[in-house]
Amino acid sequence: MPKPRKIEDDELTRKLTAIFKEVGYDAASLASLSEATGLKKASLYHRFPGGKEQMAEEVLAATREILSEHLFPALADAAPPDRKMAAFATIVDAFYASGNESCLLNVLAPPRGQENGRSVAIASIFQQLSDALTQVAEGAGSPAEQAKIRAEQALVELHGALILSKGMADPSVFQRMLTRLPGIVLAA
Amino acid sequence: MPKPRKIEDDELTRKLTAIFKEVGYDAASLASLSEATGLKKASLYHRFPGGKEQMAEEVLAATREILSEHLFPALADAAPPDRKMAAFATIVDAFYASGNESCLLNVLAPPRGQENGRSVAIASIFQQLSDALTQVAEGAGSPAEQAKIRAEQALVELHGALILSKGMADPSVFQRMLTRLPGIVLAA
DNA sequence: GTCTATAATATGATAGAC
DNA sequence: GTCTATCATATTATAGAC
Repeated sequence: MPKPRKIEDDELTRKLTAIFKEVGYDAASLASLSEATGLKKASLYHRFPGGKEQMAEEVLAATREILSEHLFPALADAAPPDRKMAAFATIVDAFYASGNESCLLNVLAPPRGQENGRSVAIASIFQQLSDALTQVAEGAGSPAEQAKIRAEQALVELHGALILSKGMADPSVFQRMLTRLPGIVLAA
Repeated sequence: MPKPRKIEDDELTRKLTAIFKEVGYDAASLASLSEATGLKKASLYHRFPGGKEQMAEEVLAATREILSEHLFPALADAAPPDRKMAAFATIVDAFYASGNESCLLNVLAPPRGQENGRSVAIASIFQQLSDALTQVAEGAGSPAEQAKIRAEQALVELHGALILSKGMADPSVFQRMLTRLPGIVLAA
């Protein structure tokens, strides 16, 4: 009879995600990850033989799944484009706690010149987001090339607002960005 | 007769800045800072008794000085607003190596909830940038409130483009942002 | 599957010689 | 002002008991 898990994969990943989001990859020590999850370091290595690097990659994989379940469907359904962007803003607002949390894709990105598996996962998620928003922009009447630009601008504003909100300790920057977001993608 | 300095403050700060920009505050170990500057760890402590924290703060102070010497004058002179924004784009392009370097204000920001002297310095630089761009926007005809929004949006796009350029390993995101920048601030 | 104990190394930081 | 040597602690990671 094998010992029962103290914590299931889903919950484990959520707690790891929270720490990484809070302090970033480098500052997330195994000690802090252990404390946050309630699993001793040796147990974490049992669940993630690849250590911290693997934990980060599974966190990214889980994030992608959450997007696939909650965000991408909202952008791909049959609703009119303005409805999609309203849903997008709502989901994004919740996802980043109204500008009070950092972006995983940012804080987990390895330094330039040290690209690895994480980098690929991150670039791929950015690309998925860009593609989904591009579709919405095209649905709103933008020609293909312009739709790409609009989607890119939306992601740029989204992530820039998170940086400024944190750097200026002012989440209202994020809120104002949210009001601009739909218009950026929908403008024809 | 005191020993001569192996490296002057200016050059020392430049090398520290390069490392911090490259890997961020947490991943910048004293070992790496020592190697990059050519000064042994004990010598770094002689120049910066406050250790890594003080190095980061002096790097931020030096960055502010560079902005005060090169960027703010270009935004405050008597040139027409579109000339100012063209200069701004050129300086910013050089400052971030056309999107191939990260933003110090981002990589030196402490985690939320761990604000310190660095946080204050960072917020203050963001504010200075915002104020300067707001002046330009007002000079281009925007009423005060809208000018603030436009300046903020410009900074949001600037920093978001750096995130996406790195995350997608594609500096062209930064280039496209640069083409939008003047219009954001100048639009009436 | 989780734990205690431990290892090997890296880290930030200091003392004291030159 | 810079250096070698050293310290205490923190870090990632593993071995082996239960």
